[in-house]
Amino acid sequence: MLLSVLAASLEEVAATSSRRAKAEVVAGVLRAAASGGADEREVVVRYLEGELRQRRTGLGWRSLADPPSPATEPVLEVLDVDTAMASAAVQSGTGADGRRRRLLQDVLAAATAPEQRLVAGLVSGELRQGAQRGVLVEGLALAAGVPAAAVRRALTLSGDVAEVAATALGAADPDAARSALAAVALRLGRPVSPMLAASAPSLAAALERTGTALVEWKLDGVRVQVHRDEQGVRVWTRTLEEVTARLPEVVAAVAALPARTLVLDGEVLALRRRGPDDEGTEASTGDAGGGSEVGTEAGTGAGAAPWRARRPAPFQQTSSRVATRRPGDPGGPAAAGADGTGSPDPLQLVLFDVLHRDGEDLLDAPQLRRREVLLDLAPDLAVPGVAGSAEDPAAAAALSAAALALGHEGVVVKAAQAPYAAGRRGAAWVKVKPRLTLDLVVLAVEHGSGRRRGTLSNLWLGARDPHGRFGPEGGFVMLGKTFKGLTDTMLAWQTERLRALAVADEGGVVRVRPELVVEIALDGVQTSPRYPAGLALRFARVLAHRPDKPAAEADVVEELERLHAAAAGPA
DNA sequence: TTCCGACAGTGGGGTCGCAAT
DNA sequence: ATTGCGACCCCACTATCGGAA
Repeated sequence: MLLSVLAASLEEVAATSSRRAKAEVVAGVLRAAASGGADEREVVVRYLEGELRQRRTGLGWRSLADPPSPATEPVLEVLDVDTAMASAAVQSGTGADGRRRRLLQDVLAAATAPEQRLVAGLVSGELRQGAQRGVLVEGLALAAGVPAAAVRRALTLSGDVAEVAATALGAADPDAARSALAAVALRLGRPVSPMLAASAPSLAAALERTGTALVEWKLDGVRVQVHRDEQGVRVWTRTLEEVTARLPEVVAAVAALPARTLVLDGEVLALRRRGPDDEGTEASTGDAGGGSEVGTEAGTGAGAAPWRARRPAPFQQTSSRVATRRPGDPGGPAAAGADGTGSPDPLQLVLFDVLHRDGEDLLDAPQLRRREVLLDLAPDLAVPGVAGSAEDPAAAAALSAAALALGHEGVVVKAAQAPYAAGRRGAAWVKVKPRLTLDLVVLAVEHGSGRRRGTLSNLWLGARDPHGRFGPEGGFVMLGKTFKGLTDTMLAWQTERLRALAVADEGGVVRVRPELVVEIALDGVQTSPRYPAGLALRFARVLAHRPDKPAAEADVVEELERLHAAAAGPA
C-alpha cells in the first residue's frame, strides 16, 4: 500500500468530528490493506491508531526540526517507513543519533507534504487526528462486519491490536470473523488490558454509583499483572510492558503461592524502612480496616502480613525501582552486582484481583467471588478490603480512614457483582482520594496547541515567598504548571485577563504580572529536582479563577512545606 | 577520561468537549 | 442524561548519546 493512501485517509479522519465517519474511513483503509501481506497489514493497523510498530526508535519531536522540503510525487510504500524505523530502532553506540536522524530525514525527503505530516505525527506520538485505538476498533468492526463489542472483547483479552486485526480481517465472512473473535480467550503468558477505575469526590458518591460494593485501599504504586504457568512467572505493567526481570521479589512471591496456574492483578510499592519509631504505628493498625473483612476474619490484620502496618515510601522511590533495568532485561546490565551497589530495598507486592486460577477463568465471575478466591489463595498479599454500601457505609469509612492515616492514597470502591471489565474505565471501579486545595498565583502562561491554539492555556503557578528564601524579597516561587480543569469559558476568560497582565512573550511563554490568583486542587506535594523550593505540585488542576483575591493573600511556600512534611507522617 | 545536558521513553495522573447511546 | 474517547499537557524516573570540561 502506498503511504499516500494512508496519509490521505488520515487527513480525512482528522477533518471530521464524527466518530462514525472516522470509523468508516478507517474501515476503508483496512479493507484495502486486507489484500496485502501480513506484515503490511500490521503496519497499517498500527499507523491507523497513531503509533509506529517499534516501541522505541530513539527518534522524537526534536528529530523533526528542519524537515526537508516535501516530494511532489508519492512514491513511498507504507513498509518503506516501517523498514526505516526498524533500522533506526536498532542503531546503538557512537553516531547512533546521527544515523537515526539520517534514516528519518531520508524518509521525509521522499514524502509528500501530507505524508510528512503523517510520519511526523507517528514519530512524535502526536498524530492528533481524533482517532486512536477506540476508533480503530470501530473501524475494524465495520471492515469485518461484526459488532464493535466483539472486537473490543477480543482486543482486551489479547492485548495485541495486530493479532486481533488479523483474526477479524482474515476470516472468510462476517460469521467466521465473529466466531474467530469469540474464540479469543485469556491465555497464560499474554497479558490482558487491565481494568481501570473512574473517580468520585467522596465515598458516599462512589457507593451511590456502585451499589453494594467491595471497598479496598488504594495504594500509590505501579500496577502489575502477574502470570504464572509451568514455565514460570512473568510480570507486566499497565501498558503491558514486560518487567519480569526488574521485579524478582514479585516473581518469588507469586512462585510461592499454592497454585499451578495464575493470572493476578495488583500493585507494587516501596515501603518506608521500619525503624524504632514505627512500633507504635504498627500496633495501632493491627486491625487496619475497622470493619468485617469480606470472606475472612483475618484479612485486614497485620498478622503474617506486616506490610499492612508500614507506611508507603514516596512514589518516586517505587518509580525508580520499577524503571531500573536489571540483568535479564532487554538493554539491562549484562551481569549482576557489576555496579557494586548491592540489592535495593525490595518492593512489596499487593494483590487485589485474580483473573485465573488453575484452569478456571474468573474474568466473568463477580467481584466478591474473585475476592474470595484471592483471600483463599494469598491472604497475606491481599489488599485490605471490606463490604460497603450507601446504606451502611461505616465500615468503608473506617477502612478509608485507616488507609489515609497510614499514608495511602485512599480507597477504590468496586461493585460487588461486577465482572472484571478488562480495558474499560467503567463505573464498576471508582476511586476516592482526598483533595487538597491551594490559592496560587499565575506567574506565566504558555500558548495552547491543537484545539487550544490561540488561547493562553498552561499556567505557571507559584506560591508567595514573603521571606525571599528562593528569590527577591516579597516575590513568588514557582511550584508547577497546569492546563487541567479549564472549561472553554474559563480558558477564554484567562486568555483575555492574562493578555492584560502580560509583560513579555518569550517564545511560547508569556510572562505576566503576578496578580491573578487561581484556586488549585492537587493530590499532594512531592520533592522536585526542577523547582527552586525543591517541591512540586502533584496532579494540579484549576478549580476556579479568583480575580477577587489579591496575590498578597495567596498561599505561602511554607504551607507547601508543611503539607509535604505531613505526608511523610508522624516522625 | 569524566561529567553533564538534552532527548527519548517509561511510570503516575484529571478534566474537558463532543459524538453516540 | 450518561458514557466512551481523544485531547490537553503535567512531574517523576532511568537510559543513552554527544559534547564540554
